[in-house]
Amino acid sequence: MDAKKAEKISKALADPNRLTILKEIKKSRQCLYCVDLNEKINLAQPSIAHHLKLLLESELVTSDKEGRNVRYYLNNKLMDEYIQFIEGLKN
Amino acid sequence: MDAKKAEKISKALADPNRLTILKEIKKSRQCLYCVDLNEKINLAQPSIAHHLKLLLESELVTSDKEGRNVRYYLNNKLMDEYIQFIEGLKN
DNA sequence: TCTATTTATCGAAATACTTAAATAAATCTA
DNA sequence: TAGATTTATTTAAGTATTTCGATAAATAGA
Repeated sequence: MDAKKAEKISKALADPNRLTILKEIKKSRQCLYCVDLNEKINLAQPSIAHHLKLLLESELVTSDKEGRNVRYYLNNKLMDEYIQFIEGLKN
Repeated sequence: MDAKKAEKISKALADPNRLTILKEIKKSRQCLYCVDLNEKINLAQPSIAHHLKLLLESELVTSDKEGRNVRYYLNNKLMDEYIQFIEGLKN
């Protein structure tokens, strides 16, 4: 992973609501509908949609559509690559 | 590590110049003087001082003073803790 | 088709971050 | 001590991010 990508991922991780969203996706066992987040997170729906968009753009999260719902998944592989990047920063 | 701390570290990592500073500290074999960064990074001195301050506040970097110079070190232990946090986000 | 539900987008306000000029503070050296 | 060097702080401008109301788009179900 190059620095530009790591920067984007770091930016995606640099917000308390997005960290909460990631935790909720994990709690939901691999997937989650967007509408469920409205109950869990104290933000208006467009704000949640915005955060999900950033997470998708960072590729930390993937999604697929099921009718009018969207399911979200964690991208474990990318997280591992990010971890390798951080490892590479260490002495 | 709690989410608040991980958020702060992510924020510190979410900037190209700060990633470059971390890489330069690593390259310098465990320490680096601030003045060396002025040659490496295309930013004014107050901007570099600002970025170093954020890195210090995140605790990703530590420092000690040697006369009028400041030496910078990577905090490998904290990076490991951050890595553990990211691991914890995965399924 | 009509209505309700779910998600996305637009626009605007508030807040936060990045940058650098000016300058201050600390300390080294002549 | 005086001047030079290194780092920190203040202030302000420019840019980016976060948030939400309004509204649009997509689709499920009656």
